[in-house]
Amino acid sequence: MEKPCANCAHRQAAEWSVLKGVSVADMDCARRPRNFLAGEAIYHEGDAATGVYCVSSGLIGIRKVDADGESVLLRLVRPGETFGYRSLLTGMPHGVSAEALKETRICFVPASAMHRMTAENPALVMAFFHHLAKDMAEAETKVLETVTASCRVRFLRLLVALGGDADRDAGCEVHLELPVSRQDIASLIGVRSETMSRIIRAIEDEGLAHFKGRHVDIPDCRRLADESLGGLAA
Amino acid sequence: MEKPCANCAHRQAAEWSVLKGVSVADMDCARRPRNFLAGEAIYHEGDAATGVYCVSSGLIGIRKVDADGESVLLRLVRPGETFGYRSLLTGMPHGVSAEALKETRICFVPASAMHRMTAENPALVMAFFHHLAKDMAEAETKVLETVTASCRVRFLRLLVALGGDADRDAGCEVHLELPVSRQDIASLIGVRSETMSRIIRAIEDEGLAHFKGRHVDIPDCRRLADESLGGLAA
DNA sequence: GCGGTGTGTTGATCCAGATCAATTGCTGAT
DNA sequence: ATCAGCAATTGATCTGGATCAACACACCGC
Repeated sequence: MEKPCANCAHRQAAEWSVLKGVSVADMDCARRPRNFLAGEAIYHEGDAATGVYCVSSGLIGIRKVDADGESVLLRLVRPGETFGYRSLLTGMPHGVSAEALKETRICFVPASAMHRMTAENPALVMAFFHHLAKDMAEAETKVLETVTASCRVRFLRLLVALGGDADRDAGCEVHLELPVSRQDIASLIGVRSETMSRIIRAIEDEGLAHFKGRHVDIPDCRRLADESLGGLAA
Repeated sequence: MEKPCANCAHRQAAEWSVLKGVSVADMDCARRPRNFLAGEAIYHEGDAATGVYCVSSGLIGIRKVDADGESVLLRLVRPGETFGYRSLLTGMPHGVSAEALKETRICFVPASAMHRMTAENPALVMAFFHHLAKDMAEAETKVLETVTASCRVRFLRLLVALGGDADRDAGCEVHLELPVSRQDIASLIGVRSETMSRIIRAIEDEGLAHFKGRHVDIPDCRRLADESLGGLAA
């Protein structure tokens, strides 16, 4: 038996928090839990949307492939976050593909339920607008960075982002796990995996961070944050 | 005296087409026409949103600047299109800046009117969602391209996009105007202006296109479209 | 044990595009 | 006409990352 939405750990996360009382129960009986193994595709670029997906646990990668087959990992979707809503609400085919990066549990909310809920609850559409606006802001930042910043700086910024919750002001020690393989990290910042290795080695040599497998030790997160600004002194 | 919205050449464009009858009249008296000279800023990154902007004539550039002052032109906004709605609807400060790239006439719709209209017309929010979804898809494509495609290919694709209305199937002759300076074109595809010059020269030498000032002659648009796919034969 | 297959590292080389530095227009003001 | 000031071109050089090619190190099934 599934835990009901009302008790979901992610109940208050982002868009679904606007649902009240009876709507929550509605969603509860509409949703379909699904499991995916690492590497399994949730949907592909070009597919029609059949519903939206809310991640319970695990990790999702959003990918896009080029005309010549080059694939890039655009962003990650973590537990509590919803994805696939864009194509569902616009009626357009998916412009990106979604894939489980590790064993993942997802609640699937079918199109019919989504349309019912958005029709009777305009705030839900606005909530998804907020989500999309945030993604768009990140995409714009990413375009800017890939054009202006070196891959070293892009990686350092990724590290800072991954260790986001830690207090960064103190010159403290931070400890984090890379969520995905080094190949995928490389794809995320738009470089080849060989280059990724070299960047990691360089950062290791500088003593900015220490890497063992997916484990990262940052002795002085303040110093790392400073370096991630791109080496402009001032 | 201003021509009323009902007679606006862009009346049916995108989001405003969902407004009916009295709402159109409402918008009509709320909106404030404004003129900007080439180079003038409409708003800056970090500013709070005070309304949305609908371009009547001219051209708007959306820019974002890096920590170290590097500025990139992210996209263009043409007559009939609306911009600035994202920050207004989310209540967040502008994440990008908007600037007139040539003499431009804009209808400004103040926040109060926007909030009134969106509150009584949920379809308007959905219309803006559609717009944002389209922008997001373009941003994703842009990230993918800047990572995978050469600057030559990116420029050719830009040319194809600019000559979008022309029928591309026939090996026909197409004729178009670059909407902005070469520096801005360079910024749009993420290269330095010197590189832009060299790309243009190379394309000229190959006979793919002929450039004079902002005027571009494309003798065989089919060939150009083929080349823009990135030199993969098959 | 032993040979897979996949993921990461390292080395050598190459090249697209940046950078630095002049030079050539072009436009607009005096 | 002359000059200032900006946009664009051109050349020479440098370099960050890609590319090509081995190789190390798992982890897994046999």
